[in-house]
Amino acid sequence: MFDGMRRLAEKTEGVAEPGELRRALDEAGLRLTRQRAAVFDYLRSVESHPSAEEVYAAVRRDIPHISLATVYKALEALVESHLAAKLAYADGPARYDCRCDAHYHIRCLKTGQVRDLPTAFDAELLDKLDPTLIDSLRQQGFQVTDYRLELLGHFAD
Amino acid sequence: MFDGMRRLAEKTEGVAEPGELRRALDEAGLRLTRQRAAVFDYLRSVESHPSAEEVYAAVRRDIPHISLATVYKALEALVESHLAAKLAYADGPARYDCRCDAHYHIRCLKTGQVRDLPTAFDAELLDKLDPTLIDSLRQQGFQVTDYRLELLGHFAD
DNA sequence: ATCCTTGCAAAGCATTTGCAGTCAC
DNA sequence: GTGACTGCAAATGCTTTGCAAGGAT
Repeated sequence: MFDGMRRLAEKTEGVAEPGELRRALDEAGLRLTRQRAAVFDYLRSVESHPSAEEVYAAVRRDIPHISLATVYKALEALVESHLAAKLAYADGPARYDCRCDAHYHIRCLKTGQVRDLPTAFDAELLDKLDPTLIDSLRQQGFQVTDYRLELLGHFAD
Repeated sequence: MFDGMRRLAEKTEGVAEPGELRRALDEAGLRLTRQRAAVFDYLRSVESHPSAEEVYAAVRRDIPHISLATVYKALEALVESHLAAKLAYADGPARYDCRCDAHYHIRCLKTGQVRDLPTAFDAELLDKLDPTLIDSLRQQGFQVTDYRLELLGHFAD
């Protein structure tokens, strides 16, 4: 185990509070705008991990003249403020996840759909794989700070 | 545990043999060409996980007039033949990995570099996380067939 | 008042496609 | 000989950028 990962595991909050948005943007030296708030609110409200296009389509209901470029910039601002994460896959557009605590994903190989797993993040999982792993990597000059686990499969027909 | 993953775990060969290329392409209904062989040979020879551009640059030393489009098509043929895997990340181009057995990766957050982990693939790891996980997902209509684990961190300065 | 952000259009990068000529089987 | 593959150039999809007008502090 190691401190960075323990800190990740101890975070209790998943989706950030609304007031959190202002604080987080501030901390990153960014301004709170109507567009960013709308993008954040939408991302916070959905279970799925939408693409920029999907966010654009949804946010347009509130701000009809918002541009796709602004949505991209807003998503980037959220990532920079550590309120969201960008998930990339081999095919199709990137997807955005606004849960900022450590957690796992399942991904459907047929549809590309990504969902969160309710399973609690296990900071000891790498030790269960091999108790000497983290130390031996450190000795080889690689400092492990985090890990990602993703389950692949498909939804039943 | 489940059959698909057990099969993955039992595969002993990592990097495929040269003769393997013909068989694998054949099985996928694809032809063996000089271009595909060169791409495969290069991918097999390197520890890193190169992008299509990098493969192109390298293979051009053997086949100076090969086109980038052909490299993309060759890489796709290898993926289709299960001789390589395509790895995508939030930034930059996709990377290709020709180890076809299940294994783990480490990724440097500073440089984007990706390497294989020597640690053996553990088909029971998900059970160690939560013994009821795979069953409970199945009951919810999601069939797990595989998982990906990636260690994040950075190389010491 | 200052500097950041928006929205538009244009550019950029990674990747794919259409097609005529060539090669593998 | 037949159908698949190559190489070229053009197209596509996703994302970023430049810039003038508008908005946040």
